[in-house]
Amino acid sequence: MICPHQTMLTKNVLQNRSHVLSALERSILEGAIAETRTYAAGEVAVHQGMVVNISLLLVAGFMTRHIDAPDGRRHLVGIHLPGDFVDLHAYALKKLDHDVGALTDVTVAVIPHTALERIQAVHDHLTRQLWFLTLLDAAIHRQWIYRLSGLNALERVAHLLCEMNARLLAIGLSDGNSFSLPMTQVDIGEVCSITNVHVNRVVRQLREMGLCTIKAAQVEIHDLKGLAAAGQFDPHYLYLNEQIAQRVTGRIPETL
Amino acid sequence: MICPHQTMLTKNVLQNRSHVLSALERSILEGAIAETRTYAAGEVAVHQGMVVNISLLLVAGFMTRHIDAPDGRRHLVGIHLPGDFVDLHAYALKKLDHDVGALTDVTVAVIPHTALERIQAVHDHLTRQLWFLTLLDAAIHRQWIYRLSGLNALERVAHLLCEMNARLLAIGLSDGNSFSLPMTQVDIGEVCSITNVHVNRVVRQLREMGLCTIKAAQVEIHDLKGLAAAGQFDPHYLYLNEQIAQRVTGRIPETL
DNA sequence: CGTGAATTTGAGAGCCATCAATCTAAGTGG
DNA sequence: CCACTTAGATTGATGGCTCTCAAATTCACG
Repeated sequence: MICPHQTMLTKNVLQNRSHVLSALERSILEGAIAETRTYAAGEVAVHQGMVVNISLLLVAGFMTRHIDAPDGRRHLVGIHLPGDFVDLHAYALKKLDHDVGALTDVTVAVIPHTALERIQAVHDHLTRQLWFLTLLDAAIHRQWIYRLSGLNALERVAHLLCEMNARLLAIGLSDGNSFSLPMTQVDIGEVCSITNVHVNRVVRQLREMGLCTIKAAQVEIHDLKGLAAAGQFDPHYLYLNEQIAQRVTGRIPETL
Repeated sequence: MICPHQTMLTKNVLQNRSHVLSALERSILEGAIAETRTYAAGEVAVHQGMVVNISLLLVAGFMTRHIDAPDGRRHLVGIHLPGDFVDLHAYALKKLDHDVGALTDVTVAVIPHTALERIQAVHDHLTRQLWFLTLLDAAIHRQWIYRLSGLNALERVAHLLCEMNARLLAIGLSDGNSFSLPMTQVDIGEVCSITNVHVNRVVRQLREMGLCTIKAAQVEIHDLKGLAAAGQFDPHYLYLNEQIAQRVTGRIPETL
């Protein structure tokens, strides 16, 4: 039942969150995978408005959710990391209100909605965890609204970096202070709604403040507590387990 | 089984949406209602961070979801109208990342999570529709991100007014061109992330452009097509049925 | 008719956008 | 192996949208 090759595909789902999947549930989920696919950086995997009957689980790489404006500018409404169930919401929505694209080269696992229906019919708890995952995305959306609504350019970038650090730490892709972030300054601007020119000035400011440096898609946080304060970052909306939540605000020494 | 007094409580749920509830499903939902409550305008019904085991279905009045900033300013991340399942997401989240408050005096129906568990165990389709409702909120969140990210002050307010018109029309609280909107200019500013002073200037501009007038919490749209264009409003994210969707962009004469 | 909330109007300032140019790094092809 | 190409990063100058501060006015309501 459990294909060895697939065993690792779901390892990051709900990793280090206050909600967890049992080994059995994880294997059920893996059993629902029909195939894996790859997309090259820049490709659009799911187009807005198209009816779909599959959902994608991101295995490797970064993906975006974005809305294109009439003037051609792109606005990111979400970023997805390995372990994220990128468009699980398509299970109930059937057609999406936005595009899903590959930020880097990515590998995704394809899960047909028919398989999700079978899960839903039998596994109530697992279904509720899947539902939770879609609501976690919504919670992140709300924080992004707050980021745009309540923070200035410097604060927005600081907040984004803290969120990325937290989510990447949860899946083992950050050591708590440094991580690889495959986003250009244009990308960061499309998340924070500031021009790439101003992103550049803000990044320099963060560096001059001794908070962090970004060099060649590598983020080094020098003052985690200071960066979290600058971005007014409180990770409660990520529903992380307590230990991780404490670490990403610098409230606990990383050496603990 | 179906209490006559409760029969009307769910009438607006998924009203005029492309997803619908059968009469049976509606009665099942009504059977899950434990009680009704009222809150006065300004009261906070659900506090951020508190563990809850009930969800609220808004029957009458307007509610908000909001995040309070450290500086005391409030930022709305959602508005709810009669028929909205205000905090259904609490069923899977258990504690919310934001507050839920009463914008006006409101009446809500209380549905215990134990009742939702029973529904989930038996009624797959209804459960999927409930799941859909939470995803509809997320879709609206994304559009709010876009509103803040891609639109200027005038466009944001125009977009908000179009959304309110559309959602109110769907539940019979707008005739397509005029509706009651119990929001102050401060409230509108908290949604659109502009100061109440600037909201005022924008409202005047919209009036002078012949698009709409707002007087005593009553919105009169004079040029629906123009207002939708000004706000770059496309209602696809509301998942309305086709007829309603066409009407709220002025693409079909209201007299049809 | 008084009182506080909500709306309205004005003046000045600031954050960030826009426009433009330069620089760096990495990949490509001859 | 180097000229060429291109995406991304960087820096400067200017302007505009919106904020802030302040005051006046209207409105709702007891």
